[in-house]
Amino acid sequence: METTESNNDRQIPPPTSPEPQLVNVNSLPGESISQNGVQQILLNNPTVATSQPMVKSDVVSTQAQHVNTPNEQQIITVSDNALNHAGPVVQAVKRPLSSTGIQQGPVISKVIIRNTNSTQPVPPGLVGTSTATKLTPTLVQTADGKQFLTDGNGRQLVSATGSPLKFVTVSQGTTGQKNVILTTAPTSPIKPIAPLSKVPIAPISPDKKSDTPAQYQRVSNVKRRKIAELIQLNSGNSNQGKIALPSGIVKIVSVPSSSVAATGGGVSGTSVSSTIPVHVQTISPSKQILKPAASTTTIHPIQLSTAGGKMPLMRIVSVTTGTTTATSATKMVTTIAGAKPIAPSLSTVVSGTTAKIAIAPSNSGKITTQPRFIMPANTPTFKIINASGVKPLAGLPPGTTLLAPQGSNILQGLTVIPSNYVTAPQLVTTQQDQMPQLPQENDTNTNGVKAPLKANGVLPDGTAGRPRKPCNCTKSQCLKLYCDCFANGEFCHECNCCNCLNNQEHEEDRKRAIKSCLERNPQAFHPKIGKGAAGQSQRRHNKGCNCKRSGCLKNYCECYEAKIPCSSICKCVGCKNFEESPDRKSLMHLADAAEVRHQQQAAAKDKLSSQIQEFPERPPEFGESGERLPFSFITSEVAEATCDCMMAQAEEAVRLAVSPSIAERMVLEEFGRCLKHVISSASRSKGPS
DNA sequence: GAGTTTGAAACT
DNA sequence: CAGTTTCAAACTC
Repeated sequence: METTESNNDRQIPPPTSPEPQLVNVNSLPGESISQNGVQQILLNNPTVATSQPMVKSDVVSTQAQHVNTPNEQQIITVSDNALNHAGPVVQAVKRPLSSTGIQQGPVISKVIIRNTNSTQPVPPGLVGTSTATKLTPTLVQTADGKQFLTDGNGRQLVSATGSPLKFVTVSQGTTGQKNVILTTAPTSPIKPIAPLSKVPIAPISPDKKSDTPAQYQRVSNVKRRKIAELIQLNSGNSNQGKIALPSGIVKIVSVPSSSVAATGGGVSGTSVSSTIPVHVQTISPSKQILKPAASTTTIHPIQLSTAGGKMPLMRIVSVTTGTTTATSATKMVTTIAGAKPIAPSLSTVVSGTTAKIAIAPSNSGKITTQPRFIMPANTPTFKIINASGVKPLAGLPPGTTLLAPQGSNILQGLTVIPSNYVTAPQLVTTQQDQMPQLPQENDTNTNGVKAPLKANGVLPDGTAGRPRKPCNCTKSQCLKLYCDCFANGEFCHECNCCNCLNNQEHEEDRKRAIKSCLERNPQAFHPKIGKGAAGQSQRRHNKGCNCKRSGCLKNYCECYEAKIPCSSICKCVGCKNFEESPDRKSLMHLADAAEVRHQQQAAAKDKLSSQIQEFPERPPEFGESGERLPFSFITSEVAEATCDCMMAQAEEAVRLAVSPSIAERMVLEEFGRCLKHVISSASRSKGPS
């Protein structure tokens, strides 16, 4: 998309002061994992005084992720600014992997940073508990200043190789305030369980259940043993290989002064002074758009198209910018009517000076990647604007993390991603960002310049309507009435046009073009189809057509296209588009039939897609009481071992030259035995750890 | 998908 | 206002 590219190309000037540059959230959905295997989450809280107990924003609970590829390490890096400003930093929990790819050593499922210098207790509810929690690594500082990581019970943690966990220092800000970076291991793509092919099994009569000779059954005993070993290895008993589900993260970001940290590409930050309270909430794909009951808040759903397609969806809620005080922002976060309640431990974050950003997991059992603060890079239909709506903060490059100037109330901690990661429904701008209303039938607006209200296909309420056909303009720059988008008072949006200027980035050109059109024809932007003369209920083309060759029975004719008969205003030649015309009747009949067909197909498609959405992506691996369900033991390794057993039986059948039906039975019975093995081994492994 | 036809819009 | 050119959509192959 042209406009996106131009946004992405735009460079942000370097910062004017040596403000602390923060590590940014640099991973795009579905990309970071494959690129560097590390997902980073920014946690910056330099404003907390040393002696103060930590507030919620100082604490991040995270969960180690299952790492299932060889050579991949899990690294948890915590820079604990709040411990003291000297900044002890705990780094690295490196856990080598076994040859099976299953983790050895403890599963770090929670990290708690505590201010051990403080005499005040850590406020309750700082860290959300998780059923997957097996260990609570805690940074402990002794009286002589040494720090080490404990398991929460006073025992020092060491790496799997026995070496103590290392401490590293972290860069410090210029004002004695420090950035805190929390880096968690990626949410590794969970290997899907290899689906077991459905094997049609012929019914076996009770008396013939096991007519395969016993010696055949023992053929694969050795191989089957491997299944049990795999299940034991992968069971909850050893706590290894457990896939920790990510939880929501709550944070407040504040920095001493305005700065924007950008991701790679050498793009530097710039000063940002803006006021945009934003509520970010993860939603599940099939959820309806939430509408606040009595609020001017606009809620915009965003769908992130990712490689894996499993990224939790984020909803960004922007608020009418006229009420962007800290108080209203707080209210905004807490009063979204109908929004899913946020878990208590992850509830609204309040910090004296910053915007309120809350994030809640849509369904902790289903999220497979870490919730992120994400918003699209500027698009023609969505911009980051300041409170007055006057100065758009355009051109933030993808990967930019927005940070707040101290004392301001600002959108922050959101990562800008390329708009091509955001699929329909698109976002719309807030009210101040929208252009004036198009002239209506009796519009007496005299400012002379009318402009579009919305983007092509986006309804005024921000929801996505049926999009207009994308235009294909090549020479008009979409600033002439040839362009349907422009003629209808819309911005081009996902069109195929070249050199398009019909967007917010070319406001001036657009205004000039609109003015020029209105000079030629003051009615230029009035609807072409209006009501008929008094007493007539039918619609009518306001200008009439001028068709010469089409008989007004093709879509070249504007009257016919609008499904209305030509009128006395028309200057057409050889018109057949009148009420009684048999040609028109037959064509309209065909058109109606086609329309019905189209609607039926669309309805069927909608139904199918909604059914697909309702289908669970992946059943939960754990039961309600936290026990591991049997099927979760069927890992790819187990499936492979099962196949080995079946193959061995097949080979044995060939060696013995049995009939095909016996051979088939031998293999299928082997499968049954393997399955029993899985179930029994799993049940033995499900005991408390 | 390329080429043609068509009529509205833009221009002279 | 009429004639011509430009343009993008509709249409055909």
